[in-house]
Amino acid sequence: MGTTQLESVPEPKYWHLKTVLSEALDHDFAVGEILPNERELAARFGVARATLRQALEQLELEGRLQRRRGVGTTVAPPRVGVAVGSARHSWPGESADGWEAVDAAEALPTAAVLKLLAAGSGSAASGSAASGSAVFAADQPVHTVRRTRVTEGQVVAAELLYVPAASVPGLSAIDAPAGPARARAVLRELQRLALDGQDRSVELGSARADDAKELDRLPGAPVLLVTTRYFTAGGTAAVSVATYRADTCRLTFGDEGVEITETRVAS
Amino acid sequence: MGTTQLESVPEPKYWHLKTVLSEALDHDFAVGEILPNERELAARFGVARATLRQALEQLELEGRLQRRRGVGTTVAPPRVGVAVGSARHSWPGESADGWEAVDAAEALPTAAVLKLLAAGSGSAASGSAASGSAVFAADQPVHTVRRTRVTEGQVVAAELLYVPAASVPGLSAIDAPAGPARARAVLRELQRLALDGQDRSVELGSARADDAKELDRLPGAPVLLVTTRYFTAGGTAAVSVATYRADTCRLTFGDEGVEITETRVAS
DNA sequence: AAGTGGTCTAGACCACCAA
DNA sequence: TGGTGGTCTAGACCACTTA
Repeated sequence: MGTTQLESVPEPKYWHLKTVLSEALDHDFAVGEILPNERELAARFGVARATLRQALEQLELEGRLQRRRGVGTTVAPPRVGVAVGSARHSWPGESADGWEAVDAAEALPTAAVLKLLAAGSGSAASGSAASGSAVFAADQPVHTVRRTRVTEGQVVAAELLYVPAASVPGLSAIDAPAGPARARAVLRELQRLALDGQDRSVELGSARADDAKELDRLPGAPVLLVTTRYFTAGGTAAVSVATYRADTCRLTFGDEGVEITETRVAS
Repeated sequence: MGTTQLESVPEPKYWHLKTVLSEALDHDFAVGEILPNERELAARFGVARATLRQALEQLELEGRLQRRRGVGTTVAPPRVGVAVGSARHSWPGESADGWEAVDAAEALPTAAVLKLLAAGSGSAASGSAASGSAVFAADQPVHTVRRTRVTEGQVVAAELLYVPAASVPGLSAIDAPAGPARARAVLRELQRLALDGQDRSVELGSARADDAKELDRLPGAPVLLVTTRYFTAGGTAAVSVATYRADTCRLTFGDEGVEITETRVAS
């Protein structure tokens, strides 16, 4: 290396490392190829392992690498595009779009879920008696449905759907035992209602322990949280929080059928 | 604390630490309040500073904390919801939605940008001669427009818009000097075209050095990359890549006027 | 059992900000 | 100038996978 220039604004080592590795990935490695292990890479670049790991972490965050404990670090395939906004206004489970019902249960809502349910729909007349007041109280049970989404043979998302018992009259009659069948039964009841509108938001989060397990990631792994609220004339009928693997997924919001095919390229 | 139970599956210290801190933030701190510095917190919890930092990093990723070098760590306000999908099918700059034109320039497209431009629209007849072939070549210049988006007094996003010279005939006639005026002129020319459709995707990334500077973050900070392609009858007329601060933003895709107001709650 | 990535430590120095 | 977070080191041990 020598001294090309004494950088006036010294770039952090891990940042420079990341750049070097990134270019090496473009030119000298194929998808799926295994990289040398961390100790050797660190030695090769003359840095401490922690510093090398800082660079690898960034590359993993960007979806360039995949690291698995006990196995090694491999070059990741390009992110898969998963359609999130294409089907306009439909209840969960209405179309066969890769989601699989896993289980259903009943529980009291957490404060966070209550908040989501309480906020009114913009299409409903605001200020009316329907919004706000204790339609969904903390002591009213909420049905929860777990689903997972599989794309190209890989679990890319885990979802938790919250349906207040008050939203759907027929819900209390469901007597299926816990399991996929019960989950599907809850969805069927929900689909009886007339859907008035929906509402989505995307933000960065870290995987809770249970979601991490479904996604085959470590707890705390970066995820994209997609929160959807389903509105009926009566207000917010259901809320779902879908946890997408941020390392492997690109969420697409194309209008019917349009799809971005690939992003990453060499050089 | 004592020994509640010798956990059979020992939770990592930083994970437990994160949980403890998270609850403390809910109960004992107000938004904007300054936390004790890292060395003191580490000592207080009896861990090394690096471990404490691992917990803080996660909390910052989740938008709970804000850390500034030379200043300290403060409790972050709830994420702001920024509308990304509400205005359906409109050119950039058509509505006053918080975006400010900053600058415009001309350059040769990178391979990644070319790839985005080359992929055809799904609404256009596929297989026609228009798609594919060298309409956008690597040696054809591309106009770039820089914009920033300000919400509640804070820069939340930096955007780079790519417009191939071939897309917009009137573009070469623009003679405004570099600066906001030139950027607005390019947008005006673009808006003359008939917009046929658009296409969005969201993924996790890390801030490039220039974007980081606009967003007042360090290079490598986690960001949400929103890629939009604008289609005309002729194919992809423009592509924009918007870089949103992942720590402070929640992207909303509500249908006209609907808006999630708040997410985080205490307890 | 050997090898991998994940966690953790106890230091050190540096870049940045405010008083 | 003092205090903050950001970077970096050279070790150690642990959890997990594969053979």
